[in-house]
Amino acid sequence: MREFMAITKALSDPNRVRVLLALRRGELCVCQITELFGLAPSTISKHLSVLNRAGLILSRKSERWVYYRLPDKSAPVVVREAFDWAKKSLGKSAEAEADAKRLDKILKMDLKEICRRQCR
Amino acid sequence: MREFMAITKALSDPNRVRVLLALRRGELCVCQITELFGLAPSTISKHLSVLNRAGLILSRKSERWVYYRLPDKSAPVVVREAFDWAKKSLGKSAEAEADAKRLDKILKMDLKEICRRQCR
DNA sequence: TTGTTATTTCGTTATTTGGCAAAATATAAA
DNA sequence: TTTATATTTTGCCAAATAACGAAATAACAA
Repeated sequence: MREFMAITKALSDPNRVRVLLALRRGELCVCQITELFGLAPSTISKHLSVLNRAGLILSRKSERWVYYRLPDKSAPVVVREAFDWAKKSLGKSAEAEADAKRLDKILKMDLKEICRRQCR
Repeated sequence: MREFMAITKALSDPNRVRVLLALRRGELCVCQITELFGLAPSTISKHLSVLNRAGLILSRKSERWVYYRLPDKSAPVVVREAFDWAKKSLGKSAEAEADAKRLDKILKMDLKEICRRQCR
């Protein structure tokens, strides 16, 4: 019950759901996600920690960036099925499509360039 | 997106999830659900309206009682899959089993008897 | 070392939410 | 009709939450 509730609470915020859908494209660092959503880095960090505690995303530290990604097939069934549900329900939603377009542009930008803009 | 978020928000409270699991047994009236959870009738009513607005439960009025039930196969896919996920994840959880036991007893009681106890 | 930069944590504020009791509504019984 | 009863709505309070900016932390660069 506890694990399930951690997942439903994580999914109960639209920005967190958008993060999950964006990560289908592949891992992203915090500043890329921050750029995508236009929220404060601290706000994004908090959302990521909620998703992480629920087991919905994993993190990896490389150089001075932290990358978040979706878990693989070895994730618990309850997590995998939450994804299947969310992807099937929202994969082609207007919000997901719009985010995907903006993400396209972000992925073409230089990582350092993105971060510099935020850390002024 | 709006429909999906209404569902995840509805599922983000453990008492509302417990209501859904309890309704697998069949339709229940508000006072039976109130008895099962030991919360104020107004609180239960609020939870039921959240679930109802999300499309996760349906209601029927008969005599002076309002009965709530799970939707049938004709429900939207997003709703049906939310159920499949929740049932598979929690159907045999300790909480669901405990509720089921208490529900057994409640179903053997007289409906009027249950309501009278609450409306004193 | 010292400074730079990416991320997280902390403190604050505004909003939302879950709970209750009391009032309002709706239906059945007398 | 009047009274009783089942449910919902309203008003209130306390706790949780989403957002921000500032401070702290961690890692690299000079």
